Amino acid sequence: MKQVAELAGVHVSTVSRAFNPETRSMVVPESVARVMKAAEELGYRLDPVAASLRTGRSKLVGILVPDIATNVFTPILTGATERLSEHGYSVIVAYVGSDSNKQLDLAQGLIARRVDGLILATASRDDPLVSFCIERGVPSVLVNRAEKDTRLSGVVSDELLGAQLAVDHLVELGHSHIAHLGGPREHSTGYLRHRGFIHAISANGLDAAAAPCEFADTYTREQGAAVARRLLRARPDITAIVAANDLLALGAYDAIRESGLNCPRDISVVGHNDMPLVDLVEPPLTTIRISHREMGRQAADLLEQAIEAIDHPPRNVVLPPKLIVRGSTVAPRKGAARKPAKASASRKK
Amino acid sequence: MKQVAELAGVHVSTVSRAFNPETRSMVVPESVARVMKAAEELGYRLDPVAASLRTGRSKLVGILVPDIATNVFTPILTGATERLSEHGYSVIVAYVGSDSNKQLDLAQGLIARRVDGLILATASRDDPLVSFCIERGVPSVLVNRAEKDTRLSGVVSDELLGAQLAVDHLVELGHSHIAHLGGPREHSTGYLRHRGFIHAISANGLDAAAAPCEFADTYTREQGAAVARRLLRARPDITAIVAANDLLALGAYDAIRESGLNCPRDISVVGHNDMPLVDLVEPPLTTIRISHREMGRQAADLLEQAIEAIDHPPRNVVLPPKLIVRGSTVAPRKGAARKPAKASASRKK
DNA sequence: CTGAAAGCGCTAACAT
DNA sequence: ATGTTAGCGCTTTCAG
Repeated sequence: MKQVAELAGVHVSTVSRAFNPETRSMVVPESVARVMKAAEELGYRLDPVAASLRTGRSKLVGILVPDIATNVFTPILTGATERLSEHGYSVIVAYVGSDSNKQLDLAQGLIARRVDGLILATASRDDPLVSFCIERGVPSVLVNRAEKDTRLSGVVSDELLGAQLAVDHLVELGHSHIAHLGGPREHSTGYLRHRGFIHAISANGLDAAAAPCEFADTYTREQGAAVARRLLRARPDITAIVAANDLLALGAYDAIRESGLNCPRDISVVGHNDMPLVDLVEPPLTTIRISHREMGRQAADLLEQAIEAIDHPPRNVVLPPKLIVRGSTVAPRKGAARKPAKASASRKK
Repeated sequence: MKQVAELAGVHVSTVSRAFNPETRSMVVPESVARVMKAAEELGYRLDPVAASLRTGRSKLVGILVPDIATNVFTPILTGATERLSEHGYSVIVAYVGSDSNKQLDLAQGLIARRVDGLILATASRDDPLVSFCIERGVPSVLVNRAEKDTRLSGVVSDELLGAQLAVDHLVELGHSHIAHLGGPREHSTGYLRHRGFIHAISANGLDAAAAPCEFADTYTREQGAAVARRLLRARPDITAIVAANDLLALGAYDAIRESGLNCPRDISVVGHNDMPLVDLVEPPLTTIRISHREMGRQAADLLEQAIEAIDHPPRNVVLPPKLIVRGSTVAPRKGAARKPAKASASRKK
């Protein structure tokens, strides 16, 4: 920088001002031009580390992503990175487990690196890391999962609507014995999709209390299969399953096949997320599409707002999901239930 | 740090030495303990930015990943990040397009951030970015794709072997009219899988010159379908397709279905990568499994070596792929070819 | 083994 | 509109 100043015949501070868009106006255009030319000749670039040390800012954003279930988080990451890098930010990704202490540690590490903000894709419905970020005053936003209370801005899908779309579709096809293969309820996705399911069942005049619901601890195909097995065994009357997630739905496929049944003939299945390739599985999965990439982009926008304007009230962006009908859902077979059940989710009189 | 020094009753430089594992031995253990205790009390952590400014090192690694949302880069990223973070490195991910100038820019940005090294998942067979990294002396390694010449260390799959596994499997099933649905040849993956295909065809006593090969410009399902369509139309005699990639193979599924044919009955298909869910498509895809996660891990190891020991000669780690047989490959129908062809890849006399 | 001092490259008062 | 100056928080010679 000193060299540039010399070559341009100005003082270093002028160079600094010329380089910073915010302060460039203080310098007469002609000097700016000379500085730029000198910099060009010397192949000079601003040193972000030194600048960061001085200013406390860094043009760096940290993203905390759960180290599992990559299918959903990749497009979120891509979307966020894409948008952020348009505005000169670089992204540090930290894959974290569910250990809360480790999460805090990682976050502290990022903060020590002077990140300008944090995007959390890891939030549980009441998350200590969120408390931490708020205490420390680090601009942060949530993505994909929200807390119970809106303490930070975030962008999520309308989970209630998503679940409702699924149930409505099934009811329209003629199903009345619908089960829910739920996700982990400590995350808003699992929690709300379940609530949406229950609500939609009632709204359709079915008996919500009798609608079978079982929950997986993690969004994996294996868990999906295990839970679906339980569901199928306990309730031979069901003709359709609303899964909280595509991977769970695919697990249900496994369980259905094992029991010698056929999807969709005996059991219809609806997933959630529309992750890549579920249109190619057999049968192609009917599911709820969420635009995760868009989610990432909007989270990036929200974060930039949070960085620029401290003390904006937290804002929750809710993206509308979309039902994608494919081959895994059809009308129930004549005679409706596979077998009568003692306690079936039958239509209220 | 000054505060810690004061509390511990020592000089700041002693604190610095106590905190750095490399220099800790210069300090008498008792002092170290006092420093640590003081730091603990004050909740002090080393400031990586300031340290970085001083030392030029950063415990930061940059990874350049193609911005295409292919499933192979995610596990590479996860594997690399996992290993790197075990050793105290953080990872900056940059998603880059194929524009070479933009890549250079991004790399320069990372270097300006004082990254200790770079992992490139973007390399073409003769890559200007590699030249750049070498010139600048930035420790760098390649992953997934290699250059024509080994200028940098890297880890890749044994592509020749992978292709051979695919062809051998098909030949064993009785196929003799096998086509190659190739990938972009500017990348080692596309280039070598094609070479491996040709070589394996010959090795099995078939006529390589007559084996139909068509190439996709990008690894997408759409390109796969388009190229497979050409292949099918031009060569009605083929009974099997070796695709350079799973996505291309899935595209071939589309093309086969369109032409009123059936996979595997009329045409067997082999993919490459074994990406998630290809076991669930219909028919389940026979493919070549590459452990991308392991690849990422090993690339991380290689990079750490490159960072520590300048001037180690470049080393190429080649991981063995594995054939995964599923439902997309069966013996050709009696009568072998669908139709006779003028120039078929028939068994040499 | 520890202290003193210089400075990494930049920015932001403050002064002109 | 530009120059002066004083650090940001650390590491690393150099002395002792």
